[in-house]
Amino acid sequence: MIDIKLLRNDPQAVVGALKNRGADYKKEIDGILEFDRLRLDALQRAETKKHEQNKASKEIPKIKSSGGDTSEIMERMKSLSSEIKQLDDEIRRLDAMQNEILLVIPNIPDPSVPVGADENDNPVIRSFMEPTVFDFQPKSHWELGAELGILDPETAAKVTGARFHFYKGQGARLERAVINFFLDTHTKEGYTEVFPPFIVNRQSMTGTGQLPKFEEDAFKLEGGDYFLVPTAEVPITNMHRNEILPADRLPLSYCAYSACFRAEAGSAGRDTRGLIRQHQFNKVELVKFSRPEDAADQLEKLTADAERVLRLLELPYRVVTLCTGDMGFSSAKTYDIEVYMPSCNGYREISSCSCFTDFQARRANIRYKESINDKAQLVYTLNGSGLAVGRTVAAIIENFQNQDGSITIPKALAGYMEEESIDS
RNA sequence: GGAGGGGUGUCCGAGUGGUUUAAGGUGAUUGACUCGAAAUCAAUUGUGCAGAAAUGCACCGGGGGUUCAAAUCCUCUCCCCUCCGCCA
Repeated sequence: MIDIKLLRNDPQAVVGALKNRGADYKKEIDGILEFDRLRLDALQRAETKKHEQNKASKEIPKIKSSGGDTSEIMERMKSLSSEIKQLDDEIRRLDAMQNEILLVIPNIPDPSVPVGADENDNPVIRSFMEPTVFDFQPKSHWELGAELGILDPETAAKVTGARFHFYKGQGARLERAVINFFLDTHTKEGYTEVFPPFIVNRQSMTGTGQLPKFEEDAFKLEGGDYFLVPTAEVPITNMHRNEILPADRLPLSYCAYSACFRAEAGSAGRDTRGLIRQHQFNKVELVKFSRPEDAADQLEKLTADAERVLRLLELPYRVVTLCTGDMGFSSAKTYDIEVYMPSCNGYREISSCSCFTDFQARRANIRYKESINDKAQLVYTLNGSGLAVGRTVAAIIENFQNQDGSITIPKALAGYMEEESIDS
């Protein structure tokens, strides 16, 4: 959520900054400010009347105890009370209308973010290793997975539906090995491991920005206001909802494994084969709570921590800065890490590392206090995948494949897999 | 799922309709005393909104209601605890 004070002070600047995302929010922002004016006006009038009511309420028992007559003052209080009720209703209504719009306005891009329309305008800022070169015709991970009997989307289609997978045998083992390798590596870097609930309530989904705008992307459970988590970002960030964090604990760094559930509405026909786009996938997520002034450094560190596991796995990747038109709703700045995938002869997103400034913290009311006498202020939240597990497994299968159709297990996973390769 | 008991500030805890400015304690900060500390004494000590400020308003798990007036009464809801049932 954008700071209403910023909108009051300089709405033009906000409209201008959001235009770089490729959408014009002038009408919405004008609406917010109009509701804001009406609300503040009603608030002033209500508070004046409440003050009068409070004063009289203190007099009434005094008059009563000294045996005086209160019928006249009661009469006056009665009409005052109904006026206050009306104003309060008005304020509530305006507040709701203002909030409704405020919640669907995206975050303001950081000034350092390159202006652009879509993914074609994302500059590559660094890369690691060259794309894998084969002296034979490499296969896709879904071909290899089927041949080796480790990936089985057909059975998953029978049991559940499209965009689900069974991993079997060494495939299941590899998925689990990668999860453990990620968590172990991140906890060594100082992240606190958390195992979150995979179901969250509406407030949590609103706190991180998935709701109200993107409800169709989520799986909603029947018989309650519950949602399957689209990412561990949601439960982890909301751990501290409505809390004031002690400054000496900042920055807080968490890592968490979760299954992630996405409806993938609107992506019919895209990435229909393999592990790239599933309704359910595994991910290890990194989440940080930081002081505003440390957030830029923390984003670099978080991105480097996500890159570390790819380096250890010796998978070729590159890092791009998302341009204004390609950034997610809540983010102010995002680095995408893209792993090299032989099957598409190019790079695919495997991690998205973002700084959300105070956008999520304002929605979720997450603050910190520098010292006991200071005012509580909003923290900055950051998160990034560290990494998407299914895509990592796909990248390992494709990049480490051998001519005979076997897959060499990366050395970094030696402690997690007994075999050095997966053969048919 | 059934029965009962709870939710008040950092924490403990009082408060069943008005003179409550949420008592009292505890913790914290500052000052006095002290060579220093402890003890003692004193002051300060929640959050948000509006306002240039003075100040005002709101908040006792959350929503709604009754009333001139609600921490207190009604109602819905969330959470916690105890017992029973079921259960990986």
